[in-house]
Amino acid sequence: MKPGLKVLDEIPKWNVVAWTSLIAGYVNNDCASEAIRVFKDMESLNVEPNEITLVHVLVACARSRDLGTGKLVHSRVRQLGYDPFVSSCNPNLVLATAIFDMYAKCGNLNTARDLFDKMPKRNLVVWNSMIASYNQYGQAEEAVGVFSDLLVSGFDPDKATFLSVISACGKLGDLALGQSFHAYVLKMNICNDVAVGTALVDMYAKSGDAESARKVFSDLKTKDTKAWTSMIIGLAMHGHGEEALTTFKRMQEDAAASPDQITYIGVLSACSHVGLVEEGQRHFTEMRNVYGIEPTIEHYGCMVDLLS
DNA sequence: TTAGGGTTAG
Repeated sequence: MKPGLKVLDEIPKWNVVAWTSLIAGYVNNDCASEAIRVFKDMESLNVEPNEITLVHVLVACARSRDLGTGKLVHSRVRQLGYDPFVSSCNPNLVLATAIFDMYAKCGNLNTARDLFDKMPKRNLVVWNSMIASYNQYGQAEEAVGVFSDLLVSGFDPDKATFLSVISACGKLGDLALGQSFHAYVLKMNICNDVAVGTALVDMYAKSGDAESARKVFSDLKTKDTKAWTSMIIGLAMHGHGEEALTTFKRMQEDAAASPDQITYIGVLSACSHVGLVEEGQRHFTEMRNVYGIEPTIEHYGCMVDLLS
């Protein structure tokens, strides 16, 4: 359905506000690629975007990880004289953040970092976005580095900050640093939060401390899909295949969480580690027939390992 | 009419 286009046919000439509202509507309804298409239509009809239009389109590019269009929009920003990164007494911070975040979300970290350093004013969300992007795109060390800069700058990290840096510790296998973050979130009293707990389980498992991973996991009052999955994968990754499978059985008995594609990567790899061919085949079938999860290339990879 | 942050796999 393209409700906007129907309206479009009926209105001979739209102004920039109308176009912008349509684009914003698509962005706010999770139709980022549709928003980008509308923006391109608008451009081809020579309606000049304003700063607000550009913000919405940049958000759309970030959400759909469309770096190519994002760069075009960025040059359009400069062309129209709106560049918030050139010295100006009153830079548009919303636009600056939208440009930065587009590069960060699309994984162009060098440009994102350059803009981050030039940002006219930084708040905690911008810091968190920089840290999260480094972590997500495999630069865990940089994520931790920006975290220390954040402390030096006098900001107070919050839950989102810790989710990223705890995850980064797991990727680095830095147990000591992970433990210090654990102490920090205990003091902040956000340890019972299921997301924080999940990040800790993952960190401890990846750092080789299975006992602490189990402890954090069992202390969690509510366990969602991601929490169960982290525990199962953490056990499977470190040679506790049997325990991973009994944990998966408990998960299936928990009405509050149901397995997803990622859970099954853990389950199937546990079966292959332990050499349980039939159980692996049974889980593969169950994944499709009971949970309606279509296998991905990773699932097939686990099955190949299992059968070879 | 204006944005933006998070954990699980690969």
